[in-house]
Amino acid sequence: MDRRTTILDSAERRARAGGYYGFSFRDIAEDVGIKSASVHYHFPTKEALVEALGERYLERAKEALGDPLQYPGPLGLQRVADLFLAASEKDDLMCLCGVFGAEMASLPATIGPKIAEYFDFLIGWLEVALGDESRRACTIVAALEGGMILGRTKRDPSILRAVTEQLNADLIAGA
Amino acid sequence: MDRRTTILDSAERRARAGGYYGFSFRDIAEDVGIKSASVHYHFPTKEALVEALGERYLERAKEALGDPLQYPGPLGLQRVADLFLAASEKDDLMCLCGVFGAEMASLPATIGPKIAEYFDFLIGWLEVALGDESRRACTIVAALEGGMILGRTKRDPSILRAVTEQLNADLIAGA
DNA sequence: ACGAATCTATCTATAGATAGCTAACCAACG
DNA sequence: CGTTGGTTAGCTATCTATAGATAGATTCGT
Repeated sequence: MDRRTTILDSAERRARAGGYYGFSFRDIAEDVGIKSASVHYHFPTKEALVEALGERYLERAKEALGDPLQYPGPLGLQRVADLFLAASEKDDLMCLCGVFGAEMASLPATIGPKIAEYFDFLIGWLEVALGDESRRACTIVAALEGGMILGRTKRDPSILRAVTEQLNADLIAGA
Repeated sequence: MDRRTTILDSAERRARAGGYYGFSFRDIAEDVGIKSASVHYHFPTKEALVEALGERYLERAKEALGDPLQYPGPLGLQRVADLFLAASEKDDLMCLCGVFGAEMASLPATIGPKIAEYFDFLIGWLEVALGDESRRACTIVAALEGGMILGRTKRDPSILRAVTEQLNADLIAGA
């Protein structure tokens, strides 16, 4: 695996665990096994690094989700939820954009739009999968983001799954 | 108003806007009109300051919400939602515990339990108000936390209100 | 005079960032 | 073939800014 990717992997893991200030170039350098100056070679600034992080994050979500029309109704919800469940249950990681969204006021200004883009995509995807007739998509994404926060705070990874089931029962099946 | 309170006010505002690393002792000192060393006089460490922040935050929530038995069903939801709506719509602030929950891995270890305590209270309160029969309380709190993130990210304060209405329609009325 | 609150001045640690050198590789050229 | 030169990737060393924190002097109300 090439360096750039390894660096992004380390940064993503640390950012999703502890936020923008939860990692430093030196942390990443240590993870990767190089010096912090070499991280700057690949990403001149932290802002640039985090932008790349956001872009890759969105790209991967697009690839993972595929065509929303192929996953109507509950299948669509499950597919989005799975995106969150794996990271949350396995490594207790937040959604990258969830963390950054929470910290937004202290982040470089260029990050905000990248996060918004991610949420726009996610909500848009869900709206198509659910048939587009209401604001349910927004509520679902919100509940999943919040569910991750609750899960890690209460140290109970099952919360996110319970929330997903609740959404499925009352927002999808019940409507 | 006494200094201690003024300091906590400044810290709370900044923390809810930008997270734990989104403010410094010097920032607070500037807000309050004293020197950073004087902030240390009132709160020896940042950890102590943030702990006090969390305790006050929980205390205020308890006072604001009152007795859950007096606000059954939709009234209970509305009451909790109002707790979030004001700050979100007026100043684009996150829930204190939401931000800290997202950043948890990079925070002093003593903060985690304080946040958990807040969520436990909030969810417990809602369970009583809603009649306790299901996991809806957890989903509601999650959706509200996530709704705040979405609102600030997409720069649309109306999102949180829309999410609340959705919850009311599909989780309270529809059940 | 005493203590609470604030100050000045400063410390140490760490952050992000930069300059400039080096080693490895590969292609082109004489 | 061997040399030259560009590119890539990393290094050492260091800078500047800022963080949290502390010591000790000062101010001021009672």
